[in-house]
Amino acid sequence: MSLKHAILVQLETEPSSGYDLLQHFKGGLGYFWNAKHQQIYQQLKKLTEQKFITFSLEQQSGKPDKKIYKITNMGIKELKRWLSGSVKPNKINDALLVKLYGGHLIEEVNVINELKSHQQTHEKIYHSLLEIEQTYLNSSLPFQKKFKFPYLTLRRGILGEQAWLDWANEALQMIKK
Amino acid sequence: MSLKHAILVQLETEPSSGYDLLQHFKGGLGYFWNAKHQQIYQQLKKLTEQKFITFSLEQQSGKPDKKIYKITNMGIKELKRWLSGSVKPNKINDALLVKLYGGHLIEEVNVINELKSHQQTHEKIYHSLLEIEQTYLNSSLPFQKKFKFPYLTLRRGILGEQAWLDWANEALQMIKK
DNA sequence: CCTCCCATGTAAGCCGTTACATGATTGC
DNA sequence: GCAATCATGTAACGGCTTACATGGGAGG
Repeated sequence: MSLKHAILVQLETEPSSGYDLLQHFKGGLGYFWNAKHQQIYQQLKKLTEQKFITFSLEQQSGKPDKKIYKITNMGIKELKRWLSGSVKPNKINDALLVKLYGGHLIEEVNVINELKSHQQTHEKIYHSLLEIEQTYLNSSLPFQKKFKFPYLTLRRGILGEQAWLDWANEALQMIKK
Repeated sequence: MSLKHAILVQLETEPSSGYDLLQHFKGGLGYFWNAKHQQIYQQLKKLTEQKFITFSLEQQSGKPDKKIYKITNMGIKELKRWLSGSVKPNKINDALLVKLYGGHLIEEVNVINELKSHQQTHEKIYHSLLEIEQTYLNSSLPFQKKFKFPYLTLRRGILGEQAWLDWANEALQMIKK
């Protein structure tokens, strides 16, 4: 599984709390890995037990304490080991397409509305990714070089969302006529 | 979850054995839902307990007996109920992108090879989807009308794979320079 | 007052993967 | 002989979701 390694990759970039990680998963990391807070905290616990990460407590005024996790040497070793292996191509399990596949069984309006609703979500994601890209493209060359690989994953997100939206338009037209 | 409903959708089209379903999941259904035989047989068991499907035994010479499952009225009712609801947008968990994100930690050749290996897989899928599309486009109009919705899911597969391949080319060029 | 944000966790249960198991036929 | 295809299943384990739980501060 890769949640472990997604966390390690992020902690290698910068030490973070569980909550910080959650924000990353909601934002930038989110277009290639998703996780809820319950799962993140559990994995942090396990990774700590395995000595791949350690944490220090940070007191805050008016807010709960934070556990700041950082990756250990063992963690970096484990991460590099995993990165050097190969992963299987992603499998797709898309409930919306299951629904579409059986679209003839329900009323067309129903299908169209569901498609449109998903379209809105994807459009929002698409635009937010484009914004992140703009920030990157306006940044200094050293910064761009440093975040070359994360940028590639951003591009994947952008091209993927673009394709989704193209498809949705095509699909809506085909259903209507 | 949707494996249940993916099975129901397929059984609504035609009665099938667990093995037949597995072939569908490896083929056409596979670009939007994946499942292994162990999971399929377990779900068939559960769906039978819930009376959404029933089966009859078919004896075969020289081969093990087949259980031919078909959907019940209750199953159709349940399927329609599910189809009429809404599903959440798909979450993406892509291990390859996690690896890319941490690409700076390992040797570039390593990353390039992994990308190229995935590229080959995606190219094969892409071409097989295009072939299926050709068969559809050469079929009779009544056939095309009947399988309008499955065709839309096929288009999703095609546009998705196209976008993946476009991205991979872009990524490989960017890494090399 | 109510909701959202910050910040962390436990527990139950389902979903999905990996491993184990059987057995005949077809093709190289 | 060996691998692949047909055909079905059980068991153990890990991943992920849903529900439950706490508690202060900020803003409308």
